[in-house]
Amino acid sequence: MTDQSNSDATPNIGIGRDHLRAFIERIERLEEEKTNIADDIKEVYAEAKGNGYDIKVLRQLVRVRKQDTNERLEHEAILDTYMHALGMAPDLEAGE
Amino acid sequence: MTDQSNSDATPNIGIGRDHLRAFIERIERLEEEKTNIADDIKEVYAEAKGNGYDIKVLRQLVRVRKQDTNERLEHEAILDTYMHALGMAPDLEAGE
Amino acid sequence: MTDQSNSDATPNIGIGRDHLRAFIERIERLEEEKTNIADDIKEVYAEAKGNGYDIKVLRQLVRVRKQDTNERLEHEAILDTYMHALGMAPDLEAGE
Amino acid sequence: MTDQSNSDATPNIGIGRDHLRAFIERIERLEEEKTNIADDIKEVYAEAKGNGYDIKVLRQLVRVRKQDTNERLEHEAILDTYMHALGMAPDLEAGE
DNA sequence: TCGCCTGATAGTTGCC
DNA sequence: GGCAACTATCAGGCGA
Repeated sequence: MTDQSNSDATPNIGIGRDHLRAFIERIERLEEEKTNIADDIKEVYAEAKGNGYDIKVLRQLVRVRKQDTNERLEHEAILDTYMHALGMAPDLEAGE
Repeated sequence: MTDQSNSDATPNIGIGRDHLRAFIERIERLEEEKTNIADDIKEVYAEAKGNGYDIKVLRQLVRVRKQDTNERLEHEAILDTYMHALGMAPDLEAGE
Repeated sequence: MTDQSNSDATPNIGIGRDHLRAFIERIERLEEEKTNIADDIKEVYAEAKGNGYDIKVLRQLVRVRKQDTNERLEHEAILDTYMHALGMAPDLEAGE
Repeated sequence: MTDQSNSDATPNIGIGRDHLRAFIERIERLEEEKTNIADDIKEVYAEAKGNGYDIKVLRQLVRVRKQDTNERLEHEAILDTYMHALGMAPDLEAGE
């Protein structure tokens, strides 16, 4: 099935209709999930607001915490790099 | 310190520490989920690319399909608005 | 041609004060124009309202007309992309 | 002026087709102008970037300056209000 | 008038 | 490294 003898450039014309469709539907499915979660987040913010919290401040808190996390990871990555460069095992387990 | 006698306006100082923290963690949990799904989407695109599809084309297809949906919704909204403007019940049921 | 001899790193300190100022003032001038036009638009809506038109409907009309235009452009873009994907010259001239 | 005797609710059905069209076209014309100016602004930013300025910083400068202006106007407005409340002529003369 | 909700804008990320 | 698409944030308009 789907023996696409594409000897030349043109990729997947006609043959792969269902194939293509499958990819698109997978993507659409995932995007819908993503949208749902985004809605959930909005709901949480709304609920927090209903409890007297300032949404703008909350957003900032979340942002800052994420930033901190990223920086921490960044630092660890740098450390890893150095240790690699020095020929030491980077973390506990052997990488690569 | 931080004797939480909030008999008056200032909302949620001290008391709501854990309360606040709970909200933030719920949000962070959801955002992580969202990120994971975004990554999944990227993987699907990558897989499609590996099967010879042009990512740009794929994105456009997905975008257009979504746009069509939105347009349909928009048209329904317009109909609603017109019926409002004409003083008819818009969406409850077909009156008249 | 940036003939400012910045022998070291720090770009445009001191020298470009007026230079910078000129850019900012150009931007501010344009932004003011933009604001004025936005106000004009509001006036037109207000006038239309005074003539018995429903502002919401008007906005929707304008929005839909713009969307139609965008969609047409998008379709052209898709066509271009497909032709690219098929290895044909997309926009050099109208073939067929 | 406005000789359309709309004794009942339905506003301007049929009569005002060209009338309506005129409003819409005025709006569209203005919106196009606005878009053009927005593009001009982008160009200025691009040019500034080409001269070695950091766009993000520029934006901040513009924003802060606008903020300052707004605050100044705000303060003047407050002053006006006070003078009104005190029964003094508030804005006849520009002075300070 | 207040709160929601949509549209505009700034920032980020990914592709070329 | 520049450019374009996408996302998140913010502000103004609308309705209750």
